[in-house]
Amino acid sequence: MTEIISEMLQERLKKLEEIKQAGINPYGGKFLRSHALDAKMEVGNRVSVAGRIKQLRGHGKTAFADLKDEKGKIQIYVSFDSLGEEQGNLFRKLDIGDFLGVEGEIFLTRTGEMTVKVEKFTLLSKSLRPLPEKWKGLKDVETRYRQRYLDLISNEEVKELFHLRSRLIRELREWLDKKGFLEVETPILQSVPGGAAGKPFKTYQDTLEMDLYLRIAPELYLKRLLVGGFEKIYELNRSFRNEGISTRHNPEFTMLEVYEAYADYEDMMNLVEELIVHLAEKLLGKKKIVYQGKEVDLTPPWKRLTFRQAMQDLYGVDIEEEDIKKLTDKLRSAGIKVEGNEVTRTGLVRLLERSLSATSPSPTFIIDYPAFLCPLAKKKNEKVAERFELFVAGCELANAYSELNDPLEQRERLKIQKGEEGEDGHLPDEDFVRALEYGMPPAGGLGLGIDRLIMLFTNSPSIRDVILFPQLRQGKNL
RNA sequence: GCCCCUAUAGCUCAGUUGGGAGAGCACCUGACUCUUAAUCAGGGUGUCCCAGGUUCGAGCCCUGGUGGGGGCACCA
Repeated sequence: MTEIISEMLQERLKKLEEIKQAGINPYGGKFLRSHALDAKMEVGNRVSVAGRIKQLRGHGKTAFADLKDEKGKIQIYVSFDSLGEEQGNLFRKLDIGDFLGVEGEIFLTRTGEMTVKVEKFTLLSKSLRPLPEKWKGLKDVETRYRQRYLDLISNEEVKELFHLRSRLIRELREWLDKKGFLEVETPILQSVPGGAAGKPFKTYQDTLEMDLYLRIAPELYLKRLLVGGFEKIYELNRSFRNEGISTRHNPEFTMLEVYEAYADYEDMMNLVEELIVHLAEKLLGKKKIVYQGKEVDLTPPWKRLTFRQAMQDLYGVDIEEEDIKKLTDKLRSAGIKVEGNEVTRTGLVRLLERSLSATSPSPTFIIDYPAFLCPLAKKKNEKVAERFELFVAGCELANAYSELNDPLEQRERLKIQKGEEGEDGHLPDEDFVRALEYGMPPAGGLGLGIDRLIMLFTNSPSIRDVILFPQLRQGKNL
């Protein structure tokens, strides 16, 4: 394998050497373009354009090539007679993949194609490795993820997907800004990782001589800001979880967290519904979409179902009045497989994901979770917390609650949690609790999985398809 | 961590029952003054993922490993 690469490399290295011998720099600098390749050009225009050679068709004394930039492509035509010896010799050493700047006049070929008649060209970058095949492109999933640049070069729809990702994030900011939310940034390196379940990545700061963790969520810092007097804030955050990797989980992922003082989880339900509908209309131009063969209708209002009712409907289990052990027993006696000693929150989420994807792929809010599963949420009553999760097409997309602002209760519930949690740096965050002791206004808080939302909008089966450089195991040495 | 699938040329892929490693594109040599998946003539460029094993003989069968994909588990 390396043998043949080096043979193809050899060929091009030889050309590169010859170009240098001729006193030409194969890696040119700034090149002034008159037009991007999606621009309107007319016959007779003198243009100066640049791009990568995608195809090359020699015809003896002439040649055609297709030049491509980010926006589009154009054909160029070379007549060696009129190009002169030096430029002619250089042109014959060009390959598919090279970057070129050309100057010349636009004309129409016999078949009517808009073409630049090259009067002068500049080699802007010599390519040493062959590009993926022109017709079938690059399919190998591993290469597509590992060498995303090749994927972007050969698969136009991938580039479009990431354009959409970028537009979505811009729209989302604009929408929140218009609603009066302030964008803030909080620490990624935290000494006490909190605000979610999940195992953190651990690291170390030399000067301070202290252990630090990459955040698993920004939640506890954002709530400190509520204490500080900000009333409507959000953070578009990269968070990190040191756990299993799957079609829905990348170790680093993008999330939106929103907090609004004097609001509650009902307001968050309305907010996330309005936001997602807005994004769908703006970016997709429709409210009915198809995800992996399933019809998803985003038309509001979305279905709301209490957790108790959902478990009743889906499994015939009444979970009211239960603690976690009784709940586990009930699920088991209803014939539901529960691994381990007792069911976990995620176990329940997985159950809901599977059942809801079959029965109702359209958005469904599951509301009012058992309180023991929600240590940071305000209780509605003894058994139930004011929390919801949003499921769309069998995927947990958002999670929100009325924030618990009673410091004494918060300390107790984190302690209980810590007891259940055991090791792993999951101590209660004392400074966070202290902040609550100064007083935090009641608030609604929301977390929304941005990668997953983009999966939904782009009909992508895997989270790796919507992250430019997804995490993979270390491959072979190059 | 467990289970299933998968790995052949730069790319996309074929490879029969275990018997000479192939095709298209790309690439190389030559021809060609409007082609556009240019065409024509010639050329195969390979650690069949890795390491063992069975066999007279392994791309193919067996065992172990590695990468990738999917599922399960884990993810207050």
